[in-house]
Amino acid sequence: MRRDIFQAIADPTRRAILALIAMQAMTPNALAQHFDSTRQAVSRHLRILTECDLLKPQQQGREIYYTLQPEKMKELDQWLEQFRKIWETRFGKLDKVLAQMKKE
Amino acid sequence: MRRDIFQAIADPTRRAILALIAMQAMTPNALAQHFDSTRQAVSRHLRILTECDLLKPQQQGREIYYTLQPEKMKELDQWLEQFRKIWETRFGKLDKVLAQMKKE
DNA sequence: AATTTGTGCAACCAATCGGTTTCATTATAT
DNA sequence: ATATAATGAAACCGATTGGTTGCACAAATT
Repeated sequence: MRRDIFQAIADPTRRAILALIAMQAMTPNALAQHFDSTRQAVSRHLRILTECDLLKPQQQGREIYYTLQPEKMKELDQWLEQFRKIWETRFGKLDKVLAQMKKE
Repeated sequence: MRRDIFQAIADPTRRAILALIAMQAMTPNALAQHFDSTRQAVSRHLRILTECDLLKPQQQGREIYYTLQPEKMKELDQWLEQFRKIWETRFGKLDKVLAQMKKE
């Protein structure tokens, strides 16, 4: 199954899950309480997020704490890079862009 | 119809379209030549990207040039902000984060 | 040992997605 | 005026999505 970050964050529930876990590692049960859907549905989202390495499960007794893998988020940031120059140029921050180009 | 940037960039073809248009405004026909699928399929992607304001069509005679709306891309960058602090902290760039927090 | 709790997985289902083919419309060229 | 070119829109289709229910299993509690 092809899983990539872009597809992973396309779903609003998954983005909410990421935001919650970003603040604190959480178990599926604890997470599910924040949403209207069933625990199983949340669990499935967790599987998808884990499959593309945005989350990492950490077993602790019979509970599983899901933690964020920030490095993976960075990939999104890197993809954005190609557009960042454009919007900074158009917003008059040309100097900033030129400084960056000099560095490279 | 629920159209948001996250859903828009979930599709790899649409990301490719964005990357191409980021470099130069293009017409549907010109774009379609870069892909295997039909012009109509590309046209549909353009509609989706336009509906969520990532692109803006500019009629010019019987051709339509699609241009990037970088401000919209910025929204993605803003969403990433909540995670940026985390990954910078974990990558040992704590000083940078603290400086940012001081500014706010 | 028996029960409860936390979890994942599979089967099913309606809705959506991305593609195709066909058709309508408007602008340019002959 | 007629033909061609550039484009969008609709109808259809198979694949995928996100949700549900039901079940299985291991860890904790009684």
